[in-house]
Amino acid sequence: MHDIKAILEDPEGANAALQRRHPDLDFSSLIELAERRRALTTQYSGLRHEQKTVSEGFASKTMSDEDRATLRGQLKELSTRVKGLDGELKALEEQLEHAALCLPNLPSAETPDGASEEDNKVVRTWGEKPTFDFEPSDHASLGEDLGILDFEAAARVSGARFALYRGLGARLERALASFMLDLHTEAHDYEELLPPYLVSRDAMVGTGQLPKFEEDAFRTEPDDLFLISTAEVPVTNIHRGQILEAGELPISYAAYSSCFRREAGSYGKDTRGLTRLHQFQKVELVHFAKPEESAALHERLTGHAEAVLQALELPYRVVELCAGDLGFAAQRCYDLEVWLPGQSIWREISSCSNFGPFQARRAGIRYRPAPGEKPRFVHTLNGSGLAIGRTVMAILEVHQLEDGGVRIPQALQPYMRVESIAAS
RNA sequence: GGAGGAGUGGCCGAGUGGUCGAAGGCAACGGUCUUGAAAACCGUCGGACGCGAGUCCCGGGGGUUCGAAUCCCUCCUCCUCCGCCA
Repeated sequence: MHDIKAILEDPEGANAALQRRHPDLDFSSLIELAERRRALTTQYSGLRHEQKTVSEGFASKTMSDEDRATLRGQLKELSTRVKGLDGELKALEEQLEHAALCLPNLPSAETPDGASEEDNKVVRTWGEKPTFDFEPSDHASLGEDLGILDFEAAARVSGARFALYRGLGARLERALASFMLDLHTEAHDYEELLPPYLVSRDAMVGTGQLPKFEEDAFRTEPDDLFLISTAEVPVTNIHRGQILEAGELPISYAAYSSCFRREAGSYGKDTRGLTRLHQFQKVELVHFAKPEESAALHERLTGHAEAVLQALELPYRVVELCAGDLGFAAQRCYDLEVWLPGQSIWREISSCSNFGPFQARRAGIRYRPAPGEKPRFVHTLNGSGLAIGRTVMAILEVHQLEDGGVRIPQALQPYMRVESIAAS
């Protein structure tokens, strides 16, 4: 959510920033609502004051029954007016809040201009694209041939866009989760969490999935709970409504979870293999930071995700998203794209975002800079460290062998307890 | 799911219709004293909105009333007992 006060102070600047993301958006209706609210609030507060003052007289003074009746009549009328105004004010506030919750975050000054994916900037590349003496296969064929991925069975059970892992495939997912969590908790100093996968509507609003993107989420009936699309949702909401101590920041959590996405509107897109599923597993990294440290932390966070790819010997590039391609809540974002030789494409495997105070304002997460000082909103950041299904894809495609087997990278061998997945 | 009890400021806890944003204690912060510290004493000490007078917030929402932390309804959370269950 936005700082309405700041927008009222500099509407042109705010509009310009918003339009870097999308030329059709602006704050004009928000500003109008905010100004009407200000006027109404002033009126309401004056009227309430009058009501309180007169009411005090009614309570304490001794007076004749006649005077009392008159005063009561007066108060009754005041009360009616207060209630009327209160109703108006509440309706207006609801409108204002809804409008505010539906506007995306402003891109940070560092975020490059651009309208779409085409305009993203490649920041750096790591590793060499592998070369093969044979025609490399894609992960779906490799996985099915090795008997470790079974999409047919998954479709029988759940329909399209689900995967069933078998044998060493199932172990590979588990090994990757353990490897990533160990790396982040031991080398990068994260606290490991295992969050709930079902969350309240309020939690979804807090991180920005709602109210605008309800059709993207799986929702349970009749309890109105939502299946998480990422562990970011439960983990960020851990501190909702709290005022944290400056000394405890930054707080860093690493959480493994399944992630559930309806993928509405992506019919016919990425239908093969593990690329785009209704359920996948991910290790997510989440930070709560002071505003002045968030930019540097964003770089470190990205490095933590990169460390996983490097340890797994997977070539990748870091792409900075342009303003037009940013996610709803992000002000700045690096995507990590892994090279998939079986498909000859770069594929997003991690997205590392700085949300600034956007989510914190929605979820009411603040910190006190020093004892006695006013609370300020924290900055929240998160990044995938990594998406596990897509990591499986990359391992299969990058480390495939001529005979159809797959080499397990050194760092993962203690977890897999085999050096390769052999072709049968 | 059924029956009962409870939700007040960072924490504990008073307050059961009017002057209560809320006693008291603890913690915290500033100061006096001290070589320093402790103790003692003095002061400050929730958040939001408004230029300000002032207004709003006592788990959330709604209602009764001239007036609600206090009464009613509803939802949520926690505790106890029963049921069910990994």
